[in-house]
Amino acid sequence: MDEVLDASEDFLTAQELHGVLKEKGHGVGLATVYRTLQGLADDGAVDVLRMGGGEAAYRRCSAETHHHHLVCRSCGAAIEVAGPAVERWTQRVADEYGYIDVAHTVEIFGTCPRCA
Amino acid sequence: MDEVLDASEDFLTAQELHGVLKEKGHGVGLATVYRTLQGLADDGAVDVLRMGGGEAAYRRCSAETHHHHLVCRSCGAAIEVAGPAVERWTQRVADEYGYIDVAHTVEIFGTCPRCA
DNA sequence: TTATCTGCAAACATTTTGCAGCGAG
DNA sequence: CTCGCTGCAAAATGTTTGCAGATAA
Repeated sequence: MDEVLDASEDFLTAQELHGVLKEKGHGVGLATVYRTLQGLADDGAVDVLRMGGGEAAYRRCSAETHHHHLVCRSCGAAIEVAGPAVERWTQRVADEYGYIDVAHTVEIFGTCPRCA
Repeated sequence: MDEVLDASEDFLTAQELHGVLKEKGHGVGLATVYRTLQGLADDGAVDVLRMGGGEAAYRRCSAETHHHHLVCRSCGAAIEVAGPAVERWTQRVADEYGYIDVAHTVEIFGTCPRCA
């Protein structure tokens, strides 16, 4: 299953991944896809993106460091972007209000040049 | 139902809101809660926050302008924060890669002083 | 009456879990 | 044999929808 994830530049939902695998002949079960993805996500091996309908999309990321994504809302293509300024800003805001153990989610959605 | 939303400083899920209303004696149906919240969200009258499990939390926000939230992951209390720098940063990143029609999600999660 | 709103229950979609079987070590 | 991984099917979760009755104009 990993090969498909590696080969894709885009975010894939569990169900899309399952569909791709079935097309390729693999008799893979949906449960296994979910289980594997959950494991990979726990290990930080893939990035998780929660879409509107409560479904999750996964993508194997090249960068090992913390980063965010510029995602095409039409085709799902994702560019990894680093934002040091944003990291500092979130930390500063949290400090200001005494919040600790801070995490943040930052995603940028748009329409990519090819889909425009 | 609006009164409960107005009175709450925290993000509430549809189910939490439904529970509060039932406790108060209102025989409100869960479906009505969802329908009302969806309407309010469409009108931009409430801010929507998508939590981990694919569930959505809602909050009536005072600020009319675009803003983000510093949310306590323990009690749900939310502080509205403006981040002009982040807005500029997202736009700049999107421009750089030719993405158009750009939107973004920025949420900061942490543990608030009272819950720490 | 006509249109809107409500509650209930059923439908839906996504994800998780229980369980039995299979294969590697 | 034992352990872990797999698939299937059932359950759990959160949300949406169809429908009939109540309410208001």
